[in-house]
Amino acid sequence: MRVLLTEDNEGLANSIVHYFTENGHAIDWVSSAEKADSILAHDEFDMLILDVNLPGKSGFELLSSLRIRKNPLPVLILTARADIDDRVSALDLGADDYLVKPFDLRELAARCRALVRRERGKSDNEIQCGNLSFNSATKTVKIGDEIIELRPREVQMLELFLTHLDRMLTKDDIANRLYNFGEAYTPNAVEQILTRLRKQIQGSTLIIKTVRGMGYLAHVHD
Amino acid sequence: MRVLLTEDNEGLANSIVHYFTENGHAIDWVSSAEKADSILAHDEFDMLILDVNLPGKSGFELLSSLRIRKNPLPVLILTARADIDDRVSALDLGADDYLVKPFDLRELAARCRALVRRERGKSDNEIQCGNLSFNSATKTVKIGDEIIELRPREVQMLELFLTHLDRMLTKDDIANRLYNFGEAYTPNAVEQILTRLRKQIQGSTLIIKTVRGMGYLAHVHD
DNA sequence: CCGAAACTGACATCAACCTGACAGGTATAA
DNA sequence: TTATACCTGTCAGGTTGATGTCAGTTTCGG
Repeated sequence: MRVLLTEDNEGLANSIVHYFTENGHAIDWVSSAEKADSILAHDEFDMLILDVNLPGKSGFELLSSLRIRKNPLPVLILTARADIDDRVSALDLGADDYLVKPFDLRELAARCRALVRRERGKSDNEIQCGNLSFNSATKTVKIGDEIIELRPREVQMLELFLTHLDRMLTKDDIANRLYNFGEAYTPNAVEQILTRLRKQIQGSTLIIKTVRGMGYLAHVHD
Repeated sequence: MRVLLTEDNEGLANSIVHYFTENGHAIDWVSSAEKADSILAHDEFDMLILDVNLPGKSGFELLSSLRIRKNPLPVLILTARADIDDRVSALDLGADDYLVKPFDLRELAARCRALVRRERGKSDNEIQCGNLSFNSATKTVKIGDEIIELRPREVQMLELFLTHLDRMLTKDDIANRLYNFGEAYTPNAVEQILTRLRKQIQGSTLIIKTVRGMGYLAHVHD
């Protein structure tokens, strides 16, 4: 699960980041709506945790501009005020959940998990692509009727390619999806995972082409 | 069976939670309709026990808003007043059952079981899976004709796997079923219960496979 | 034909997982 | 109450397997 946290209180942000990292989730932190906006423009996340009170543009403004642009990203709102108006307007604006400060980190994490799970369940989580099918709920991959066993890294990479068919992805794009923010990686690690993935899915109609000097491109070969 | 209890009387709530936990069910307790609403929006339960008289939004309001949203969750209404109007309106609003206070905890539990059973579309509480059968009322497990004695934790885990065959379950998914909200757990505790469960059901055709780095997957081996 | 980029087999590392032993807690019976 | 049995989480040690690194090779563009 990859999460973007938008929160200007540094102490709170740190504990959230720490807790999520501990629990094996990738979480990036920004302190303003403007920064969140620009990161969301070119990076992909599974969900957004958004504080309402932010210096400059408020959380509500960010949320509504996302929804105007038809961005379906699951959003969980954090609000310091317990008043109902905030909640109502948050849900009206298209938030998927809200939490009133102060809250229990475990509860935050549980709600995030639920949100992401629900989002995945919504899109009937079966991706067909030629003779290859991927079920994101069960994390199983089939070529024809045969089940292929993939390792976690390979699953992540395959999922990325399947959701970005016919689009060029640089090694950095891929690494951003695979590694937590700040986690070190070498280009070679990505290549290695790719080698392994290619070996596993050979025999399928999904081809991952190398675009030398640029990146990779997945497409269906008939 | 995972239950959400909405009840503002703390003493009563405690005894219900205690009784259900004792009997191997996961039960979470909230004290208001508002809290119930937000939890239901993002977590999955098998049923809801709902007090009518609540501070703030009443049980009826919660129930009717659930049904307006086409939420089919089985609901059992608790009412302090024995008057017929309440019962009638409860059923009109889409409650599946009601109970008049004071009541016997055993009766409450029995009705809950019946409700969940009905929802699952089964006329009995017997789940068959290869040569293994599980009776959710009596909590007895048989391999072939031989009765297997399981501990409460093992029963909970087995029930979860049986109702989620061929689906990947993460350790967190499992823990959420086994432990009430806020209760601490370590991954190792889950592993330990699994080890014990596996030992008990060896000889059956039910296999619980480890998917390293991801979770577990139960399926029937022929 | 050269150099950079990509590929890939081998290996080391480390985290995930398994499991036997133990201990604290709770129910049950005397 | 005391004694007993049992349940269940924690700890520690061992095993397995996923994954990044390295190094040698291949491929490709210019």
